Amino acid sequence: MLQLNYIRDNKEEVLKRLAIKNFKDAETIINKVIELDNDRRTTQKDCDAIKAEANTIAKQIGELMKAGKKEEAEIQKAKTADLKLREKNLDEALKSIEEDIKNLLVQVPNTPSIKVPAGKTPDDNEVISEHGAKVTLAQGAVPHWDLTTKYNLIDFELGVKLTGAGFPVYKGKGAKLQRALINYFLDKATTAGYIEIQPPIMVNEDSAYATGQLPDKEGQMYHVQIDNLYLIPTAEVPITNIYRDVILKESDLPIKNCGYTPCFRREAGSYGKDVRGLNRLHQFDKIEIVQIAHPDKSYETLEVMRDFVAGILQELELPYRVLKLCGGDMSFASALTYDLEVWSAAQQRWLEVSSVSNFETFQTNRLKCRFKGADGKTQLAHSLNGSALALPRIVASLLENNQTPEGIKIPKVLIPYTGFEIIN
RNA sequence: GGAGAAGUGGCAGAGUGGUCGAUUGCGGCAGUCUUGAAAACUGUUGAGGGUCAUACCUCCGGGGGUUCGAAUCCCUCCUUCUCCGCCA
Repeated sequence: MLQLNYIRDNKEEVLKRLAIKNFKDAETIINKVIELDNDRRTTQKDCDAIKAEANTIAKQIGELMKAGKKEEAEIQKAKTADLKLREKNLDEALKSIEEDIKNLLVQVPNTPSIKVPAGKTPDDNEVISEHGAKVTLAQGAVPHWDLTTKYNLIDFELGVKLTGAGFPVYKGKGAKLQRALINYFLDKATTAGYIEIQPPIMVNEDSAYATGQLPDKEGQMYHVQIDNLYLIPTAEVPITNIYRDVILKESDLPIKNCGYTPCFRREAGSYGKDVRGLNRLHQFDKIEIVQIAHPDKSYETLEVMRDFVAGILQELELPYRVLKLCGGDMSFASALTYDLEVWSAAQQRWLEVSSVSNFETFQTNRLKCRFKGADGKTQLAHSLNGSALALPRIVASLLENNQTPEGIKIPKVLIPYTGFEIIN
């Protein structure tokens, strides 16, 4: 959520930036918000004045009662009836205005950073760099959904029986590979200074709201209605919410957390090869990295996080590229996002395996995650996060790119974790 | 799940209807003293709205109510603790 004061002071700039995100109703909404905020201020002033008067009278009554002047107290009491009524009306008006403002504000996406290129579709994303040679596969190479069956690594049909489509069952070396990747990713992150967190994988409404899943993305989460809890779509939700309603010390920054969790997404998606096999699932595993950073350092931090993820892909010997997302392809809450994509040789396409974003104060404003600066002032921190990494597409590209007539070769760096060098 | 108790500022802990946004201690910060540090002493130390700045307003787990007036009384929800039951 954007900060109201920031919108007031920088209206033109905000509109200009929102245009880069192709946000249509920007001007109407922003104008309405400012208008409502003016209303709010005058209403609150009126309300405060009445409350001040009522407070004064109440104090007087107290003193009169103490002095034993009952009759005078009664006269004062009579004065308050009217005040109370006006106070109640203004209080209600104020609440309703505040709610209107909030309802509008949650519709407005984050303003993109000046570094974000204009554009509408993924085709407009900027390719920053490309690494590693695209593998040429031997004759007879197949996509991962055939490999997982051939080597009995993942049983998609069994998942359908147990739960439904999009809930695969990993078996044998397939299961071990999952566990190896999780441990490897967590080791990389903790070595890089991230503190490991094992959070709940269900969250309450407050948490889902604070990181922006609610109110508008409600349908994308699994909702346990009887207890009003949500299955997390990413570890970002519980981990970032650790810092909800927290005032940090400047010296606490940056906070670096990582965590492995299963992630749950209801999003139905389209059918066909885009969602086949591991490309899109309802339940998958992911290691997430989160940082709470000083506003002056957050963009520097974003680059470091991006390069950290790239380093993992490098170690896994996967060909990858780094994209800077254009305004149209960025998420609602992000100010700047880098995507990392891995080349899938058998599918002949790039697969998004990580998304690293700086949210600036967009999340922390809702979270009320602040820090006390050297000047003693409390201000919002910046939040960032990235996948490091999501397993399914990494598994897909590992299987596809490393397939040989003898079997699937495990990258060197993973062998200590898997305990085997080849899947055959 | 049943019975009882409790939730106050970074922490501990007073406050049971009137001048309480809240005594006090610890911690934090600043200063005095010291070559420096410790100790001691002095001052300072919650958040939000509002204002050029003051005033002023709101917040004592969350929400609602009683009252001229609520941290204090009532209702409700949440959480924690103790005991009982069940259980990985």
